[in-house]
Amino acid sequence: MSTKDNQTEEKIFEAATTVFVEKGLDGARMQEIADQAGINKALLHYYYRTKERLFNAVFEKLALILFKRFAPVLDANMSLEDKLRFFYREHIDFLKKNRSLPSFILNEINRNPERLKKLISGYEVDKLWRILEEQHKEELQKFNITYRNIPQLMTSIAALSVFPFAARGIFEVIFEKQGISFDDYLEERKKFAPEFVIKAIKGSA
Amino acid sequence: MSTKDNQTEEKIFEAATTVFVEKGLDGARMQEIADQAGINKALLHYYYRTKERLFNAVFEKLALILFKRFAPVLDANMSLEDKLRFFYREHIDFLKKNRSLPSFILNEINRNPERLKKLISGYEVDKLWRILEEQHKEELQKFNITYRNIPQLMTSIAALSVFPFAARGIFEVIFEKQGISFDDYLEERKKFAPEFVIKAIKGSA
DNA sequence: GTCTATAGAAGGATAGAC
DNA sequence: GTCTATCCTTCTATAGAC
Repeated sequence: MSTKDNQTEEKIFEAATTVFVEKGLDGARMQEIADQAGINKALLHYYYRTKERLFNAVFEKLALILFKRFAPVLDANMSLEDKLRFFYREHIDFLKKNRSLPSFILNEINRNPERLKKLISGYEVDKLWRILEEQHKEELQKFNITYRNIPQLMTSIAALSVFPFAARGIFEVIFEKQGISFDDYLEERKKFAPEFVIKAIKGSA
Repeated sequence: MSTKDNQTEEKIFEAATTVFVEKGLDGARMQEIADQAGINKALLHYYYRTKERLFNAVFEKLALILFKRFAPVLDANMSLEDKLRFFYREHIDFLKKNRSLPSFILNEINRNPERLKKLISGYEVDKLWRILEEQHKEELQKFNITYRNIPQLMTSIAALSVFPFAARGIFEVIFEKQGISFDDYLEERKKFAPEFVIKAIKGSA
């Protein structure tokens, strides 16, 4: 492939990312992607053949970026509490820069769960479970977190950072009516969320 | 209006609800709605003129149902703790029967926040804030919940019940891989979520 | 590799008969 | 009120020149 190929293909991919994230698969138009990329509609098909293929490329890239953001913090050499503080700081920072990403990914998966199945077919999904369990066995035991309700804990942790973005449209409108800035809310959330979880866990002791 | 009018209009509305919730505004087809209602495409336009109007009718009805489910519990004459237990039990039960509702509402609002603005223009959104604040002043003070971080608390409470449904596609797939039943998870959540919040709040004391 | 032009299908909306 | 038939626009996709 020549350099020029890559440049065009990348321009298309970036434009497609923008439009798909904003409008969704069904709402996106190939014409709009072409305009955004500054090229012709026919070129989209030259590089990606169909809308579906172009979408899949974008979706898979973004979904992996989003999911992989959950993992690394779990491997770090920290106490459970510090991991939580670190996680929310990093994760909310990342999502602040990609505000529409959660809503896009969640929605497209809900609409077609097969996409996710294909994506994670090679992965060991329970890796996060087991890392949490193995690295923090004593802490979790102390707090009466059993293996059985690790799913409850994990989904709660995720909920506290992802939900504000998934429900961004609602929160922004309601906050605005109250004179609250969504960005200030997010900044505070980096501190509030980990302390909330830590207190909830410690309260189990 | 004759009885027959209402019957047809209602059949259309119900079919539209099913299809719009499942496919979204952009993904829904008037033909599919007509088929689902067992009538002709032209009749849709006879009753609702355009796809947009039909969608608006469905969206507004469902959004109000969803939002109003948050309010009544706040008025009840209970301690904050019992309200939380009551809320999660009722709310998760309701969402279990309407699993795709959160994803649908959140997504359509994110895609077009004007819908929400129109919907709540007559409402005092901060009513929930103030009820919480006034009815539980002492409890909240005791737990160091200031007026400033009531938004943090409210959004966290909502996140714990709504997020599992907003991310249902992901959770169902991952749980299945782990041999966990999503329905069992939801049943447990009715207990886990309120205790989680209560412990988090009490830990602030 | 990139463009213009256009095919071909689908979908929203309407006209008009009953 | 309900149906059939059809219009018209929009959209994906391709053909073919450069």
